[in-house]
Amino acid sequence: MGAAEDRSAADTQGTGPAQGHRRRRCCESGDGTRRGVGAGRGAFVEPALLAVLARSEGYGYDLVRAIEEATGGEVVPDTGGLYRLLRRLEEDGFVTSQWQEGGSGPQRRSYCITDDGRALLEHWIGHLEERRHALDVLIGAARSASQGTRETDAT
Amino acid sequence: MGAAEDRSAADTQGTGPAQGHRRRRCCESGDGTRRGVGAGRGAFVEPALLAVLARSEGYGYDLVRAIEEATGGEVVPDTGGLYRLLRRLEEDGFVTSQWQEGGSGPQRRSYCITDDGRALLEHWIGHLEERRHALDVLIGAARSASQGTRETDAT
DNA sequence: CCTAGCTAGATGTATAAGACATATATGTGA
DNA sequence: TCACATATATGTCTTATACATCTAGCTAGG
Repeated sequence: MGAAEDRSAADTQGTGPAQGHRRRRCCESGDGTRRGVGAGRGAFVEPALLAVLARSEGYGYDLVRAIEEATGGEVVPDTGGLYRLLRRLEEDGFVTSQWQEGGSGPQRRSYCITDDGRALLEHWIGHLEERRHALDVLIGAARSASQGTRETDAT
Repeated sequence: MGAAEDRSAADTQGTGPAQGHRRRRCCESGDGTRRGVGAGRGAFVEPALLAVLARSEGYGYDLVRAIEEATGGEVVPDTGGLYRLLRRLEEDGFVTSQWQEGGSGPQRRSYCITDDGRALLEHWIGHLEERRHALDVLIGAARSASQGTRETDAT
């Protein structure tokens, strides 16, 4: 079968939009919520977690609040994801953990960053700065394209 | 079974790292390549594509190069992903397309942004700016945590 | 003529981060 | 007893992207 030939819609003319089911678009998903990485928050939680742990040790449930606070509400990790992340970081030697002694209520597992973890945080900072640069460039390109000329210049 | 009780490693003491297979960490995957959204490039291609199309229409294979150029090499889309994205954008009415007339070589499908597409680009710009702000806050938190105090302040 | 290689479009599959739902256990207060 | 908050944990889905591969049209070399 012809490659580039079996498209049901859009044959040789512009197609009708054929809307209907509302797919994710930019920051919103079909129902208005922001899901997964679609909102562009990819790889935010790990550095935020390391940053918080670099200041003081803590246990999972509380780290969520600490991260939210430290980032001014910009990073609000999912609890489930945070526990999985902590496990992974521990398996790889970036944090250590132990059950907290005594205290009332459910047991708490307290996490503490290692030297490797601090090194990883430094690595993350450099990476995040690169990302910000890429974002700046992209925003600049998008803004100039949006405000600027249409169709091959026309000032 | 007890929740919080069946962890094979890390029982009441800090665990041994137990390295071995090298998992993705920060910007790198096990083999050093940058895969998926792990590198933090989530939702970069769609706005870049819209920005390029806002300047002039074009066909898929060439849009890859246009995007790379417009973003100073910061966004280099995967061709497969780009074609899928173009299809989705067309289905939702943000771009239209038609086969280019004549010319030698394989047929080209030329894409053109719609008014809805331009509106979406504006939406994207606002969103990217929010993301940059979040990134700034996160970098600030990470930097101060990395350089600053360990364990509950100690100036 | 046949093959290799480039352009162009398209699909298959894997990976990774995160969102949402839910399960389990412990403690407190009505 | 029941509802509720804390605390850890797992299941499953969505999404964006990366990498591999396929088909097809054309061109240049042998």
